This record gives sequence, structure tokens and C-alpha cells, in this order.
Amino acid sequence: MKRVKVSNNVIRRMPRYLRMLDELMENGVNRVSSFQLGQLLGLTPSQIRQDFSCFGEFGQQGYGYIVSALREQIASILGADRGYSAVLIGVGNIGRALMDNFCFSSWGFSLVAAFDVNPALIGTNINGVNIYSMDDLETYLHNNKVDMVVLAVPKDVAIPVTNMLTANGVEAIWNFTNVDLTAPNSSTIVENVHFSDSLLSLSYYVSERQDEKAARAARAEKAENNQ
Amino acid sequence: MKRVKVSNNVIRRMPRYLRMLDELMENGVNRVSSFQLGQLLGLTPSQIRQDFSCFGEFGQQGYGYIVSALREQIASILGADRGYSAVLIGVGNIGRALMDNFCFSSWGFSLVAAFDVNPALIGTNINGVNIYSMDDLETYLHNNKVDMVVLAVPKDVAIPVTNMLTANGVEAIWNFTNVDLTAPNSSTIVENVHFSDSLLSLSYYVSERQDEKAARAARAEKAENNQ
DNA sequence: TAGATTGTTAATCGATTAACAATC
DNA sequence: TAGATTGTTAATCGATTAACAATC
Repeated sequence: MKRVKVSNNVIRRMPRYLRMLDELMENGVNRVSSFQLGQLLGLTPSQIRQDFSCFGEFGQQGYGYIVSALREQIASILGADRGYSAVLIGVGNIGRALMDNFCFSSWGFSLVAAFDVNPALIGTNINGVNIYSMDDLETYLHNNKVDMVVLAVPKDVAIPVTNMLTANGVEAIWNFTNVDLTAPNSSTIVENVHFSDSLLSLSYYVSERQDEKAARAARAEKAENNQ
Repeated sequence: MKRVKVSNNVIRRMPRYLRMLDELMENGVNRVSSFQLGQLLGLTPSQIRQDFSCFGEFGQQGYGYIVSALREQIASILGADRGYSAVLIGVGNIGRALMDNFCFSSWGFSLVAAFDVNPALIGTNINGVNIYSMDDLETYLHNNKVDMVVLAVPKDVAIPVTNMLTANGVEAIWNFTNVDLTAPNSSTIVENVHFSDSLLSLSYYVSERQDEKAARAARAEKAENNQ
């Protein structure tokens, strides 16, 4: 597989391709063209072919792509076939929701341990994942290969915990705290999940829609009065 | 406020500005320049001024921006000052995590009701929000102004529930199911939250990093052997 | 006033789309 | 073979950055 510098826009589309290919496989489709994929995803065929071409040649002229083969290629590009290990820190509601609902394994990852400060949780087990004391985290990190940390601790301890993690060699953080970890720890790869950003974007488009409606209504009323 | 067509990229940055301004206010900062904001957010001052200029003139030459005033302006642009009402559908783990942890009100929204099929939940109350039966949802939508729906139902009922919602006038969906609702219901505004997409993006960058390391190691070994 | 920083126009850069030869 | 669809190059479009006059 090629490893040239690929734009973030492309990277963000790859998981969508993967999901769509999974869906096609579930539906027993075994061949797809860039045109069809584009229709399904609301993208142009050109863009899809450009995206794929960043990583190699996965199709066949005059035929298209074999769904299962393309699926494997994209999974591989995204590292979803490397069995990366993840550790969850903070078994509050979000952490718990992830343990209960998010199927790490179906994306090729394995959640190997969870950590919390709550004595009621320590020593228990959710979905086969043991919950350990935060006090044992540092030792754990030294004795185990941890490819990524899922950070779901309360906002106010996000920074100190992150500092501890990076000091202990953690290189990737999937960040569910409401704190932006992007800037500070340069060498650590951080993926921020900000619910509020997502909701506010939605809210913007709702406002836009409502303002348009109001403007239309105002125009209609004015026209009415001018009769 | 201006309402010209603004690119999605700009809209996605606005909530980040809002969060940063909130943080500055918490820290008692009451004045900020585009240069400082840029440093804090990892953006260029140019871009920040360009972004703001899509909506109006919020600064003062030679001085910068008054944090609280700018905060209000951006909140208003995003519709975070309109008291939009939201209804949660599906009180599973994700739904519950949102009810417990996500502070709708701090972003100007109010969660007015929740719905589920589980008899053990129906009639109960979480954080002041009543949980009703799904059977009552349609009636509820007819009798109440619902600006957005938070969709946190299981994957397999996502499509039928969505169809029911749009049929009953719901225009905006904050979608936590793993189904892409983007394409089909054209007039409905959908914001998809896909945990897997986020994780896979992170995974890509982790893989890239590890491949670089491996390549470096291979080169080093080769050099060693050539000694 | 001098220094700072805005809002905006112009220049650059990058991403998307279109077009087409290659070929299955 | 004829039709279809890829991978890739070139053209277009849009987003970011640079520059600077306006002005607090």
C-alpha cells in the first residue's frame, strides 16, 4: 500500500466507504462501481476514484470493484486489521455506553481493560472487560502494549490524566472529554469527539431553515397587504 | 446578522470558537485578538477573521474582540440562544449517557421529553426529564413544538422510526444510530454522529505513525548491516 | 500620535470535478 | 467486438493565506 501524504478530507471519507461496503456485503452485493457508490453516498464518482487512487489500484476497468476485496483494502488502509488494543479510562456514562454498545471488535480493535476511581466498579467486569483502579494504570501501561486510550474521564481531570498518559508513552487518544486536547501535546495523536460541536452545527442549519421560513412568511404577508 | 451561504467548513469551526470563548470567559479574559485565538486553536488569524466576516463585524480595529460580546454573537449565529427544544428517542446506554451527562441547557437547548419502549423506563424520570412510551410519541409531536430529535434507537429500527418522524413534521435529527440517514429524507436536516468513523480516522493516523517507525527501524538496521 | 488589529481584497494553494486514454 | 468503467491528467472551483488600507 502506498503511504503518501493524504489529505484529512480523504481520510474522513474512508470510514464512510468502509461502512457502506459492509452494508453492501450484508445485502449480498458483490460488485460495485464508483458511480453506484457515489449515488449511495452522495459523492461524485470522480471523487471516489481519486480517493482510492491515493492508496493504490483496487478496481478493474469496465467492471468496477469487488465489494469484499475493496472492503478488505480499505480496512487495511485504516488499520482496522491490525488488532489494535485500546484501554478505556473513566467508566462513567459515556465510558459505560461505549463498553456496552460500541463493538470495538467489529472494527478490528480490542478493548483490553478499563480503569476508574470508583471502588464500586473496580474489580468488576463489563462485557468481558475488567475494570481496574486508576492507581494501577501506570503499571499497566508499562507492562502492556496499548495502542490507544479512550479517554472518558470528567472534564476537570482531563488535562492531568492526559499528561500522565503521554508521560507513559501513550501515543493516541480518542477523546470524549469536553476539553480540546488538540494543541498542547504535539506528538500525541488526538481524535476529539465533541457532542456539543455536532449539536451546534445542527442547530445552525435549523436556524437557517427557520429564518428562511420566517422571511418567506414575511414576504407573503407583505404581498397580502399590498393587495 | 447576515445570512449568506456559508461553507460547511466555516460552520464546523464556529462551535470551536464558542467553546474557546467560554473557556476564556471562565478564566476571566475579556479581550482577545484573532492572533491569540489562532494560537489557542491552531488556526491562522486570517482564517478566523474571514470566518467571522461571513456573519458581520464583531471586532474593533486596533483592539480586537470583547470576549463576552463575541461569545454572544457566535451563540446567536449558531442558534444557541433560541431555546430550541429537543426530544430524545431511545433511552439505551447512549441515550442515557446523553441524559445524564450532556448539558443541553448550557448550549441553549432544552431536552423536554424522552421516549422508549422499555416498560421499566416508561413513567420514570431522569434529571427532570420524563420518559414516555413510544406509543405516545406521535401524539406528543402533534401537540408540542419539537425543534429537533435526538435519535438513539437500535440500528434496526432507525429507518422506520425516522420515517415516522419525518411523516410527523420533524425537520432535524441528531443521529446516534450507526445508520447513515444523510441521503434519503431530503428535506430533513440530519447530523450524524458516527463513533466508528471517528475511531477509524484515529486508527489511520496511528497506523501511519507505526509504519513510519517501522520504516525508520528498517533503514537503521540496513545501515547497521552495511557497516 | 504611534501602535495595534480589524475587515476585506487579491494571491495562493489545495480539493473537487471533468475528461479521456487504457483496458477489462 | 462493443460497452463499461477504471486510473489519471488537466481544468475548475473553492478555501485558505497574505497583504494592506482603514481606523480604533
